[in-house]
Amino acid sequence: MEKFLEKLSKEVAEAFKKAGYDENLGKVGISNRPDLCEYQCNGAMSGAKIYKKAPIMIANEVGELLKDSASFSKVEVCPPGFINLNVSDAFLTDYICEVALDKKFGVDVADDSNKKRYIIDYGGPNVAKPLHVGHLRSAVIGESIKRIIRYMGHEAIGDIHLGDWGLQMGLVIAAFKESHPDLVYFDDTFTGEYPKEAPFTVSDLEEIYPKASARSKEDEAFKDEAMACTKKLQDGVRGYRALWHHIIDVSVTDLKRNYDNLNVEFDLWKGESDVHDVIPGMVEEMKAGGFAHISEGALVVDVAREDDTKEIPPCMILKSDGASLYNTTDLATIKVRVKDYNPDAIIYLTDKRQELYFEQVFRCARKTGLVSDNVTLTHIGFGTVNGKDGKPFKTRDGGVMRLEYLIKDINDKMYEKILSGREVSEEEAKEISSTVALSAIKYGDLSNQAGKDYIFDTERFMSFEGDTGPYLLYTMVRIKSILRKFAEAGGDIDSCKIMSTKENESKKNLLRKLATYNEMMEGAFAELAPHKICAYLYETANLFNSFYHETKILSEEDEELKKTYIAILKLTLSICEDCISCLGFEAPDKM
RNA sequence: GUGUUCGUAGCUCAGCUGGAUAGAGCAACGGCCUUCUAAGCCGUGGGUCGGGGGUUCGAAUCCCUUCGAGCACGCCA
Repeated sequence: MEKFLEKLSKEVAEAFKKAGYDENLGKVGISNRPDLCEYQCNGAMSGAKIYKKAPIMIANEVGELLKDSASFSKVEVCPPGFINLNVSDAFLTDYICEVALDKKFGVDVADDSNKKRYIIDYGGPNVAKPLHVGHLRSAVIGESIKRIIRYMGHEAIGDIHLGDWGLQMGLVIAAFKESHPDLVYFDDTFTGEYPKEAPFTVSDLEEIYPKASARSKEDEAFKDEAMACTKKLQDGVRGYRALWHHIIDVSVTDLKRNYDNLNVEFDLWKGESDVHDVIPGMVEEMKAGGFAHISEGALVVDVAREDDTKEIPPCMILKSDGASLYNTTDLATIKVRVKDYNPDAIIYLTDKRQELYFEQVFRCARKTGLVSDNVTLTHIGFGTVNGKDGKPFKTRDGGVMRLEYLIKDINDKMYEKILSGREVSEEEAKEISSTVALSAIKYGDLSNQAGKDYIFDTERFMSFEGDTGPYLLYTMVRIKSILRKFAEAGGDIDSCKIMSTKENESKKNLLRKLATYNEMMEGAFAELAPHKICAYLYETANLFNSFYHETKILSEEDEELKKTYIAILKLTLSICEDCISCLGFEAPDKM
């Protein structure tokens, strides 16, 4: 659907053309002086140079041609050459009606001819390690981007990309072997079936790993043992594999529970281990293709280019001891993904500190032919979650904040708040608070630009005032409440249509905002920027609340006008619902 | 050292493909509930957009320089 601003621009461009000027000067934007006008065109000023003419004269000529247009209710020329415009209510209403009838409110979605397949690599937890705040951003932003892509009609495959291989596994196994040396898993002569039940719980694992990790840094013998265990695991020794499967199972069950709580869902639960068998062949190909060579003992692929402004170190494929590393699994994963899914794009969500790393990997993948140039590789690096002191988020005693505890804490506080603020049953309060708490967490994260660090301020995020998730939900709940009452009184919401009415400033401002939904959403998709949706939602909620306070809706006596209001409410709510759905949370029916 | 990101109100942040008086929220203060959820709305105060220079009719936005902070720079992930 043609965008609202495009429609306006088209008319103004026509006028520029008629007056003998370049039509490209007719670009209309939203006014930055809302006290003067709704929209503005600055083309006359840029045109002044080209045509060596005073901008005010050009503006006047164009303005004169626009005066009779039915689209504008006001055309004003201001020195030095601004063309200030207000749209007519009829024009706006026409557009909004079209938007309201459209399934996605004017957003152009992909169809079979231009549909693309995206793989989104996010989450990235390690098994045997609890999730912490650092995992929050990858999950929340990745989930949102996946949903935005789907909303736009494309296919999106979310892959969690587990860290389930390598030394971290060896550490857990070694530690477990030491405390339980008699278990069958460590008996090389055992040939029977291993128990189905894991010999440990998640809590055990969560305790074992950090201890083992810390110990390996001081205890050489233990580290050697861990490396030996890693090797045995990778070589496929039965008992070690069986134990490893237990670790995965127990961890994945726990991870699923945690991600469920965040409303985050993965299509694929692949991990580093899944590409283990692909690595040798891939390395051979890289050697045979003449891409990989030995440098300082390690196998590397040069990825520097002549036009680089900075030095790009080569991409390492194998360490000097011949072992694979992070790069190797990521490259092999690309190879497998291309083969299995033939994606048009792969998007990675990780900490922004890995920017250079991904630049190397992407270049290497292209150079060695793992992906064709048709496949887009994107890395979205996000900033750090900081505490109120501006330093990385920690618990009070300086430890890593577990995600689970953080969420529980916010849930509990929200529960208290809901229970004390409204008359609800404990049961209801529980359900509402978890919905609202999730909006607080996700909106708090997503409303910041992904690439920037942000301060995780629980109090602020949970507040019902200001630019927060709860405020948005509250606004939506108000709308739902009115619509419910209208329906209960026998009104038919779906038959209500938006009609042109007498001037109503707050109504018009709201409609003008709704008219730009499609443009905003397409922009958020193009830039993979959920924070744009957040900003839009907040502005829309503000405009709605202003409208709400000025306008009696249910008690409106003019039936036609009332129906128009109801239709506006419905459209506002629907658009907000699509927005928060793309962000990854929902609104309750009451709160 | 090289590269990179950033520096906007007391605090948290928008704005950055150049446009008119730099915007929100929080905090502070003052109004608005016999009427659809006041968890709301309306209003007031608060700024040399880190400093300096340049390009331009016009710069928070582009360029240069300087100060300050974060991050990354081959055998971790």
